[in-house]
Amino acid sequence: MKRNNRYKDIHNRCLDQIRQLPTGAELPTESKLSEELEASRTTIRAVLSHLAEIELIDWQGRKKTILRKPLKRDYFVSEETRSTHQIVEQAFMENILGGHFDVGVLLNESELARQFDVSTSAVREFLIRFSRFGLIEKAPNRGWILKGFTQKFALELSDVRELFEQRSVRLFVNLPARDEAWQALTHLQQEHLALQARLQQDYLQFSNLDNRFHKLIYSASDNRFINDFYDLITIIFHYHYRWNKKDELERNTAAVAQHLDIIQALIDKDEEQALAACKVHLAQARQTLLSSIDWEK
Amino acid sequence: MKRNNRYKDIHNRCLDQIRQLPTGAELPTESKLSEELEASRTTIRAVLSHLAEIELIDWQGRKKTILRKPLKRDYFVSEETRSTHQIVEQAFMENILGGHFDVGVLLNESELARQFDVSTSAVREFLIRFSRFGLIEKAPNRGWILKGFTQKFALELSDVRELFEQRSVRLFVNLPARDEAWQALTHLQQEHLALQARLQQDYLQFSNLDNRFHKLIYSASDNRFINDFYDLITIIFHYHYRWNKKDELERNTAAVAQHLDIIQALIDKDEEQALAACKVHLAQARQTLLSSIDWEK
DNA sequence: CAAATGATTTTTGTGGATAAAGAACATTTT
DNA sequence: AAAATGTTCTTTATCCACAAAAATCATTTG
Repeated sequence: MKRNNRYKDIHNRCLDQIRQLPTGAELPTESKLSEELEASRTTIRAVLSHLAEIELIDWQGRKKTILRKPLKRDYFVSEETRSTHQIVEQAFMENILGGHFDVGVLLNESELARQFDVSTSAVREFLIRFSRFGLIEKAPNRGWILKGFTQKFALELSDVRELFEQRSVRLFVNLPARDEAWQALTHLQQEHLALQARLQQDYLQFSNLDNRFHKLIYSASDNRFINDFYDLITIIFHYHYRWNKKDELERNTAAVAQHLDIIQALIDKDEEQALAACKVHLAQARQTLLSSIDWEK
Repeated sequence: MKRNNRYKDIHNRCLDQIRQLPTGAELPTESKLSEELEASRTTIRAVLSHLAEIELIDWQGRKKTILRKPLKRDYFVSEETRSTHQIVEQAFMENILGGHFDVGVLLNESELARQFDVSTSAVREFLIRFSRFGLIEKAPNRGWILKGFTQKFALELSDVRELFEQRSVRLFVNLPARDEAWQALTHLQQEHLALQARLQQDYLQFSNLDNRFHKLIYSASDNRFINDFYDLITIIFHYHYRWNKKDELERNTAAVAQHLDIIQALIDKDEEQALAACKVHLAQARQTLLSSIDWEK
């Protein structure tokens, strides 16, 4: 049956909102809450119902009065707020990128379902979704062939990435001056400079910045296929680098500098220079990815 | 429950094999049949069982003697050999590309399941698979938003196609002389010339040739993402042109000539010329796709 | 005794059931 | 009467059941 992870997630987010308000204050209308928390009124009402039950609020018709501050134990643990889909994704990615499966092996749904303790449908749907990343392939009536996170995969990924990113950079330079991307870019430049100053301590924050930077560049292409491809890169890097923390500080230091080069060239509207800087950065990224694979196997 | 479409398909294919043999001849071993027809021995045995039952063969242990020629009525109708997945795909594509849905509408699984007379799981799995084509997008807990086969979609598709195809052409020129792609290319050149001569009559055969031509070009990239993208193009064109037969002869005449230009340039190893010819061809393809959309709405 | 057949076990493809979540309709309140 | 709440109906997410198909194990045969 369906899990009530959504309810639990909204519940937690509702508690966050309540914490912002003083005791005795009133909560907005159901429709307002529904809009703010991005859930249906049905779910909101379920949450309010529960909040009244644990006597965190008093709920009489349209009067919802906060009785006390939310406590740590009023929250659901984050594990329970995730959908099965997310659970399977994480379990699978950790296995595949962690190298727990042999390349070329035939994965079967029932085995994975047992391993992850979910139904076969959940695994099946995940695998269908995941197959677009090119790491597995369906063998009808037999299962899924694991093509593996190999050197070839990394090369193919990098090739397309370079193609897309170069194109995006070229389009970015020619964006009209009033495009809001320029504002976003100067803002990112500030953030890069700020991070550069305190990189020794906060180098782990780079991955978030990195993601936003590339997403902005890609957005210049305004192309769903190109943007979707960046989602793939994001997920690969997200999970992959959980097992490859080697040289992270050095890598990030170099990357920040490279990003800044690209940003400066873009602001100068120097297409030649921007492409060159982009090339340098991507060559580095490719190298990092490749070496991390060799390091793994 | 699971349909036995596979059994029926293998059954038909088995009859095709038997037709090649004289009455009284013996069929190969189960394992041989299994290998030849690409099915498990279980399915082969089910087929043999049935063939014995309708007294088309005599089956005693490892002796399988053909008793008579297969008749038309021994075959299962092709409709029954298709999986639900294929049924849903066709039904859905005809609806979406035929413009039976409004752009921006929220598609719901249960409605589609009723409409196509299959289970919600079948629809759901299809939609997940299909979402990678960028025509629909999931709204969690709500359904699927139809982004539609719009002009923007056609432009985004064409842009990426040009990026990939240009790259493939560039790589093709530099393929080593001993690469078997060269042989395939000269063979395709012959086929193009042959078709050109009889295009007035056989212009419908072009689509198959077109597909093989581009697939060969793409193969030079040897990149799963690029090849996957061509699969998307193929499916879009396959279904889309079932509703746009306008000017097909003229279009195909032009395309054959353009293909021949590209092929010649490739054989001459003239990268410049090949890219130029490719550009012309793609510009034409883009135009055709765009005009067909305007024509539709 | 290796290869083929026979029998059994496991897995996939598909439909269906059900709680959670959303949407739509009905009623109340300001 | 517009907006909010209360109620009911529909759809989604998830699990499970079961026949078809594959995989595996056991037995026979040349």
